[in-house]
Amino acid sequence: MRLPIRAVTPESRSAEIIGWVHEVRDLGGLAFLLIRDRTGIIQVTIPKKKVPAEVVETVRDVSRESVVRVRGEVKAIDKAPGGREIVPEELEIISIADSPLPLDVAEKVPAEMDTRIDSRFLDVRKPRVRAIFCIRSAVTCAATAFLHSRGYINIATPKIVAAATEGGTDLFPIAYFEKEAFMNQSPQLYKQMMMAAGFEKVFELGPIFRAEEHNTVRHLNEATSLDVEASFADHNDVMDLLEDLIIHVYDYVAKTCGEHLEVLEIDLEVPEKPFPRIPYTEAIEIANAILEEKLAFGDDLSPAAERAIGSEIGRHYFVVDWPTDIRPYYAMPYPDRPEFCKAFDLMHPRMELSSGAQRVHDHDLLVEQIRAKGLAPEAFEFYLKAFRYGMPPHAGWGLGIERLVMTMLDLGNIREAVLFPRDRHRLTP
RNA sequence: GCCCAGGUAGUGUAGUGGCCUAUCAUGACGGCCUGUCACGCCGUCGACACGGAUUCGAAUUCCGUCCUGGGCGCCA
Repeated sequence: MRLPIRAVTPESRSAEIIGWVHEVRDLGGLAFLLIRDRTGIIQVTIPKKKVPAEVVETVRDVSRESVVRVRGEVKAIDKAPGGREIVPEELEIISIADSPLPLDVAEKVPAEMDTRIDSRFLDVRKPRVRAIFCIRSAVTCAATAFLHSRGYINIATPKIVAAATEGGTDLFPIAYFEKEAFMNQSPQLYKQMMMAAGFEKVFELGPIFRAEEHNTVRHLNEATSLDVEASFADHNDVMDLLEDLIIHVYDYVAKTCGEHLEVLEIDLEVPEKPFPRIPYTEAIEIANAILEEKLAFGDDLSPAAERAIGSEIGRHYFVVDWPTDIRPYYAMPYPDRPEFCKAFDLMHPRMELSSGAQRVHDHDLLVEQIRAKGLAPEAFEFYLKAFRYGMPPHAGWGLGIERLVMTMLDLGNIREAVLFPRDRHRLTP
């Protein structure tokens, strides 16, 4: 019976384990193998005169990162890592690894991001890298459980869509039989239509595709978005929800991912409520007080401005009350001052994490705003139709999962937070 | 799309016209080694992205191509 390596303790008498050969140290009459599985690393000690001859033969043949099965006696030894080691009676190579390896899993020599992604399956064998993805799993798990607990239902919307009708970002065109189609940039229109369906509270965790030719450590062409939409809610309600969700996720990771955080040497601080809500006009002033290059009203926050404000605030915060002109047509203008709208961005001091708004639920106003953006309402008919038969007021947001993980774990590159990143140049693996 | 930087053994690097049949580390292979834990020691192997130009001489300068990293723009 195979035991997880962690389950082998100094009290164990014997054990059988299967794992990867992390390192081989052959001292002559004595050899050490470090065997790794996803639960940890154990030392296998081979006194060559005391173990079967076949075992000694196999130690000669085995290469680093091969998969091996070891069965033997467990000895409690203080000088062994974890206070125990296995002296093998059987050693079997289950799958030999070619040599040399494309990168060093034992991390004696670093590898560049590009080299790592080329051999991502090997890269992920590093405990540090695995820890990131275990935490990412905890993040999405905690976020969806949280939304379920608040009465949200999980929906799935199409990733292949008919036309580039939302304007703005570039979409990836694809061939859809005899029709032109695109990869969806966001579930925005569909989750709003589900408000007309009467679901009231929905969320979706799924991929979004953006054909922007940027080349930065914080952009991906395929990303994962957590999207939420709620009826009978305004922008403040969904900001409260987002704030609670972020705190819940941090708290869950802090409580359940201790060992992974330890591997990453991160002392995770759970953010506290409430996150400051800074009006756009104030945010501009804060940035202008610090930056050489001044921002004007109506400018989007540049990366430099985001960092400047971030260093000033020093924690998660919202930028609220944006100029209507620089937000999408579906953002609800304030009735008493329509040049501003009920839109917001959730910011981490390093970058934007989420953006959202109370939406326009009035059909005619929506048509007017679509026109004001220079777009054709006819192209939105499938969407506008949902606003003609009883559309409740609603609000929502979209949150970038990779950015959430990246900022939580202080990763230098967003590619660290995706198994197989899609960026300007990379399509494989 | 614009701008900057870069491409040297499997991996990570040194090397700014001759001292380079190219440094160091890691690795692989062979040898010695019974308590390693980045094991140690000895030996061996393995690389200048591609094409052209300048030059007596190019990893090094120039041009082009391909590829990569990053910043900005853009990111409804």
